[in-house]
Amino acid sequence: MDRLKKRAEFLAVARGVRSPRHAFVLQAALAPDPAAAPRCGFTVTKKVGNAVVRNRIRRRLREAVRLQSDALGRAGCDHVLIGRREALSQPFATLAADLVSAFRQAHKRLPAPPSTVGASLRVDGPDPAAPRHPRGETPGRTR
RNA sequence: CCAGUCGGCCGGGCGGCCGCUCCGGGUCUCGAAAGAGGCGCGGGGAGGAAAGUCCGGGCUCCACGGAAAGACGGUGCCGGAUAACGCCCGGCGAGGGCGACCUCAGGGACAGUGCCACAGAAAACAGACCGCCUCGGUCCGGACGGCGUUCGCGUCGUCCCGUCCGCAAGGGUGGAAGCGGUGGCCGCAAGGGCAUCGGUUCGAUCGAGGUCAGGGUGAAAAGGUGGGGUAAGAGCCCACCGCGGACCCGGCAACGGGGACGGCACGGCAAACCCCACCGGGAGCAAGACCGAAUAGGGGCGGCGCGGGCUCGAAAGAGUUCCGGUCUUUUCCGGACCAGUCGCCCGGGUUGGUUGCGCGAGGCGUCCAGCAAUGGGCGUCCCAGACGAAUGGCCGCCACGUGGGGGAAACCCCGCCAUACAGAACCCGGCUUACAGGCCGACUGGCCCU
RNA sequence: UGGGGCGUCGCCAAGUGGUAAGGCAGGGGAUUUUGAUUCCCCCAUCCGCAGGUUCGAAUCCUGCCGCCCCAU
Repeated sequence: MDRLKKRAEFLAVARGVRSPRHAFVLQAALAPDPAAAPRCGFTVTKKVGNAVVRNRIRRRLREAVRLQSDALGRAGCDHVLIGRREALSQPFATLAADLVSAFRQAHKRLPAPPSTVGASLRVDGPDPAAPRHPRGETPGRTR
């Protein structure tokens, strides 16, 4: 699963659906390109702990996503995992199970993407599609 | 053995499966090439503090004719060492500890300014005040009335006067005790008591002088203690201690030792301003350099073309500079240019990419110089380079710690979600701070044994 | 990466070398039939922490800790 890296992408996903668990909060939203591979980003804020703690949490989450990617992927979806303190102490198996359930829940809540792209995106504009407009329009705006 | 001081070091090990990143070479695909991507192989991949960002340097850009002064900031015993430092090493001084050892921003207070609350007579230099001592002056009442009387006077009240305290209102006070002479009174006498004069001692007060011994205070008060001495006292004199100190000796120096002599004069604070000496140009790898698509817009050159009006002309078109804008500093005159399109070139800039960016004041070993910090020689090694940011996830065994159980012991079994502080971001030298547990060395004090 | 500021009672805060104002809150009391108002009294000595200078430190110096802000 590819990584999200741009701040604008994170902001876009933050407007989507949320699915909280003990060790993390999952955010998900439709990507501008419905056929694109699923992508995922990680956020661990400074409140959680020092650099060592934050690194460890991100690495555990990343490893869990890697191992479960078959069960989690869905084309045209962007995800952000916000790490919490429990991600450090929770058993890895539990963490992985939570991850799967969170992804399923989030995907269920998202509108069906492909084929109907144009219509559905335009219709519920304010919801998950709206934040992606800026990105989608950036080429037109800046270039 | 117990207690302690100092210095140095480690900060888990081995292995399996699945991943991440960098490098090398292999192979496959795409491509004319440059190159891009895929697959598998081999190798590298966090720290002693990577942290805090408190100092110092390298490196890069900017500024500057070379510097220096001023301002500002920093440092501050002496010497050494270093690229440099506020770090480090050695020494000195002061303080603490029985000791090993530890702590100290530790130059200048006769360049100047300032501060020293409260208390205290006084807070910085020399006195004032209280007190002590010597000398000198003054020490006194008057009028009226009441009462008592030994008829000398005593006492009380009012007024006046003197004097002291007090801003004033007002208050206090009008010497005491001996000695001698004279006068008069009482008494038979011894004697008593009164007035006055002289003089003595004490006291009060004023003035002049001596003095700093003393003055409950305070962090700090005139060198301390003892003796002599004096009117009272005082380094006034003496002894010891303390202080200053020409000069001599040792030391590169800080400083140390001795010390004629001075006779105590010189309080503390500069982490108060300040003075003196020395150091510092500014910014920081988001420094800086290079590449640079599409789109929009800018500038330059060249080609073609020229908005409205007017004149000529049948028209095509030609002419005119009348009208618009820009420039020529402004106004007038004059002049030049512009309007649209095509091509080429240039620079700026958004997003992005590459670089800086890993051979270094480098690590390890060894030898030499030096007490040491450190320096030098030789050999050997190449050892992280990410950028929403790699070094991870899940296990097994072992080591160590700790708790429980078994055992005579060696040891065995089980448990601890036991194993700290903490993650490179241009690099290096320090400092500071955090840290489970452990190892090594040197030394000190005490007890015991030989 | 560079720069600046703050930390004093539960809250807001004054004090910048001489022993910590004030307000709100809280507690006790008085006034009142009761309540409100009003009045009186009480409430920090660990001034973020640790050292140092000084006779004396919230204040001056050094080192830490925490928080906030600014520039890029």
